[in-house]
Amino acid sequence: MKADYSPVDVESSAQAFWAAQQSFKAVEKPGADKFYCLSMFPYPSGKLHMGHVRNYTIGDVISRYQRMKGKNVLQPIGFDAFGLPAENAAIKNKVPPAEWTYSNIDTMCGQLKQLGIGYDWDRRLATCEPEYYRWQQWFFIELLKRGLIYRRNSRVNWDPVDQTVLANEQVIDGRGWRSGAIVEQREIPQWFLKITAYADELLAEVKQLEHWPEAVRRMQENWIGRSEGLEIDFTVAGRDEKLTVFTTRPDTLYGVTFVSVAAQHPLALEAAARDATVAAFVDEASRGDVTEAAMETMEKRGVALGIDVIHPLTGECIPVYAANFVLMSYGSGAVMAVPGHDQRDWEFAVKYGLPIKAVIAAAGLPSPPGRGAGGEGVAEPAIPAREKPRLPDPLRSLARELRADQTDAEQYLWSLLRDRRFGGHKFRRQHPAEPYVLDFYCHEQKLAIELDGGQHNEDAHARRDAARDAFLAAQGIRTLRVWNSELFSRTEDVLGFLWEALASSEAPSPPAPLPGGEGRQAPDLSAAAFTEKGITINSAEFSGLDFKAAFDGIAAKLEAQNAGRRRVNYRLRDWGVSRQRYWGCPIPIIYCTDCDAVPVPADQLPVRLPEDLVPDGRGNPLLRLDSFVNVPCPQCGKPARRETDTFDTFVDSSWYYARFASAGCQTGMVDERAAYWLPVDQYIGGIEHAILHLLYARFFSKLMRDCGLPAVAEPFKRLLTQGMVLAEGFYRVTDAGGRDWINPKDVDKTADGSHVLKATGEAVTAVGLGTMSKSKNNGVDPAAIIDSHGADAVRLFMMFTAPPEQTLEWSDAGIDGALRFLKRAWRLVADHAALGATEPLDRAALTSAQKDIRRKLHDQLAKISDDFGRRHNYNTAVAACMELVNALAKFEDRSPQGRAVLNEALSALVRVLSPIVPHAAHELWLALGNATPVIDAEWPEPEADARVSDSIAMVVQVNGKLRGQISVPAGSTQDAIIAAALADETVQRFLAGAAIRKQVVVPGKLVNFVV
RNA sequence: GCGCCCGUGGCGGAAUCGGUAGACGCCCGAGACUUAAAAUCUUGUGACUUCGGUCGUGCCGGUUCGAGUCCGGCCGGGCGCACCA
Repeated sequence: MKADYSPVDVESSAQAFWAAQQSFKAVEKPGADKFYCLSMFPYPSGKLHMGHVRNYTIGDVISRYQRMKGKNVLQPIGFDAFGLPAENAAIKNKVPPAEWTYSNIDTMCGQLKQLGIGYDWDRRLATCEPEYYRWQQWFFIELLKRGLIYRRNSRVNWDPVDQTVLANEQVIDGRGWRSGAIVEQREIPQWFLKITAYADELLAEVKQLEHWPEAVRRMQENWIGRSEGLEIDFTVAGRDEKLTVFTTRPDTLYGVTFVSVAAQHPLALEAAARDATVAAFVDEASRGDVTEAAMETMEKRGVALGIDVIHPLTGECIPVYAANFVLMSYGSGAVMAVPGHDQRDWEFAVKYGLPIKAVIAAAGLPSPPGRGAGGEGVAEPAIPAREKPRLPDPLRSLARELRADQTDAEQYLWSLLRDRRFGGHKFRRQHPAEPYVLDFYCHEQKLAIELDGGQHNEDAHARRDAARDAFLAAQGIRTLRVWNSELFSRTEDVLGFLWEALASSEAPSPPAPLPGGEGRQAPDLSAAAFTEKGITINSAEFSGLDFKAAFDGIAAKLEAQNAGRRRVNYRLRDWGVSRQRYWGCPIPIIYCTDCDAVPVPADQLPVRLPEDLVPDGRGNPLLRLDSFVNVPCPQCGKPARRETDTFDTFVDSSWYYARFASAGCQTGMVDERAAYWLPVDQYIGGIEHAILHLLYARFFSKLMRDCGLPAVAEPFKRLLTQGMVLAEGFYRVTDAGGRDWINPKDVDKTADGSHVLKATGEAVTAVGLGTMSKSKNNGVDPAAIIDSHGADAVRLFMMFTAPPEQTLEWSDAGIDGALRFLKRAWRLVADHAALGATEPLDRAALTSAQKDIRRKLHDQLAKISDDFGRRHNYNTAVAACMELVNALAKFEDRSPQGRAVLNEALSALVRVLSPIVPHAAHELWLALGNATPVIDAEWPEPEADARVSDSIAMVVQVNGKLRGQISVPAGSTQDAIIAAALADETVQRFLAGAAIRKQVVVPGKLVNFVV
């Protein structure tokens, strides 16, 4: 081997070796422990950028590690090859998208090979290949047969100048990206997949995915957004027609003062036909882009339709408004407006002078306590009124103080309990073992007091509270609930109640019914809506109920009247898969005037996409290609038209993981090999796919299972969400008003902080940090750094610079350090190998310096193995390798056993580095005298005996501040540790003249003296 | 606007279960080698300091013997919001 590290030679020879040996060809071996490692496939945008390098290096590191752990590994690669950027490139360069795409794929494959990623290249695929998409077309027809696909109208962005449908990305501030025209919304027929039919299963199973990041699971749950509510019918006044609304707050039904419908709602359209004001509003609402984000951020506006509906319980006449914030696609496109208890409705009512009614009061007792009707259903809080409020003396004065200062009940009660030692007991705010915040907790009495304002309706709170309550129950802790407001309104009752509860260790007295709604204080609605759940008031026979009782009561009554029904609603909408684009997988449908939409017969698949068209930005060129469009109807043979819409590219990427496992299968979408490889054991990809792609892929897996294909319910067992690689973005405005994105390498920063084009000095606009993407042209191409530093240094630097899940602002500062480390390690092995073979290690004959270096080695191996196997924190694994190299470089013992120890260490070092820097490790491993390649070597495991040490370093604190460090023999008793701590000079200085109130000993860590 | 995540030296980051804040690396300073430079090696490097210490993890508060870590509230940044992939 060469004495100095030369990445170019090392990398090309290792890559040649792997190619010649077919080292990464995956073969199904029944019975062998398989490991399917998949990084999200890239869009072939041209060249790799640093985000790709990060993604594919992580996948390769995991794959190579698992192989060393004895797994039969599959690591494939492919390309998500259909999509908009190819059409944009075609518009710009007048080159067919196919040609551009295939050439990009070639470039990127070359770069991936240069990086030394261990793919089974025989399984490579691209979604734009007919061999791939024919099965997608086949599957569409299967789903159509099973009733899981339907067609309906839905809205798209329409550019009236270019006469074309725009993607959301192509709409900038409500205008078309090329034409600058104000975008309109159009309704066109589109195909939909019934993902809502799987909403429950998708929701239930996402909770079970224990190896997925918590954040992703939460985002998916929120996205599916299951809510239980009521569908309520309002009769349109003077007609035999109903307006149906969905609400999750039927307890506020008596507070409805108007009803809002979407601008596209039939009632709004009907009113628009006769009223110019309404027509103008509907027209205006149909401009701008269709995204939810745009809807939510715009000014909330509306218009009265001149239509009334009848309240199903009160019989009142209620006006109907069209409002621009109501979504036609959620629920029924209509909502009952309760301005008293919904903030958006409140703002709307204030703006348009509509009445605001209070029908919910804060929970807690009315003041003064009354004896109203309808007490049932209110289970808590329940503090019995005291017959004769006879409090012990100190409590009576406390009660007076408490009532006098009605500012912050919680603060007040806390100072009461803490400082005055209420009832002689010590209170704290947390359980010592668990971090749940309890308002007040007394450990001796196992009694928790929860001070409640009646809120906590949000999911996160409710979840946390439920977990806390379960914990308290398991610990046998009594929980008393006290309403905030009661602390002031019934001070004596509350204090007496707490007093008695503390005095006895019995459960508190059974709840007494609370009085009803009459006399209850209505909330102040002058500044904002009261949105908490509370107790109903002004709601006829439903007054005085809590949320659940009011919900149940009102639901039962409406159901009896046939004016409402319980319904589970989802935020999740069915998945529209039609795209009015050329560069996508054709939807295999033929439209016949007699037979309607007819699926293309199986023997005519695939419907091939012509690959020589060049889109010009004015609609789908397929529309103008008669040879594609004009076909006979497969059923009746009459002239018919072929569907020119193509699939959403999310469809392409929803099943590619299964196709990899059945690569090249000619007889079906997947074959039995999928049953061997699936599920994917480790999936790696950007956090930006946390919701849509992952949800759609999970959905497809279930669809495939239900169609009897070899598939699994959940396709991805473990998920690693890689953080984005960010770079600054710059653009200049083109003559047409569009944006021309400039690569950061072509931009200079001027002295005043503005940015200019390097070549011309022309000013450019900076948009700040964002992910590296083709559309923003801010990708950093790794090619130059690979040339100057080598692939291994790039891989090492990528893994070292940050943990995989963290967002990373790209900078190559530090890449020199990666190369420097490789050179050091190389020299260490080269010097060692030059001295020839070593003796076997004799563990019994080692000097203490030799034992020390072995302890260091095996400690670091334990850390590195944990980082690889469990944490996926390769940055700290690399740091441990660096520390090891630093220690080995200082180890100058060249005695036979010294060299044996060094040999053991270098052998382990090369192996643990090999997943990250496979080329250098390949050659170093051979230099250490091994016959088989390092990719097939065994992962080195730490040796427990080598890690045993006879002394332990501990720190000594006084009042939590570091004051000294001691070394004690392993296995010392607490007393011996404390004695050693007290002997420390600095510690003595800080303890001088003070009595030690408490001493805390954390074994193996520290001693803390509290004075 | 809503949902999810993240804020630690000049920089990237470490501190894994509430227990020594700043591991490892970059940059920078000093020294060795060299005619010189590069490379390499050694060494220093949070701030302040009366050299005893004090302060310090976006901000404000809380819990704890002890908080970067847990809780509440702000501020800032990123991702997603259904036609970018």
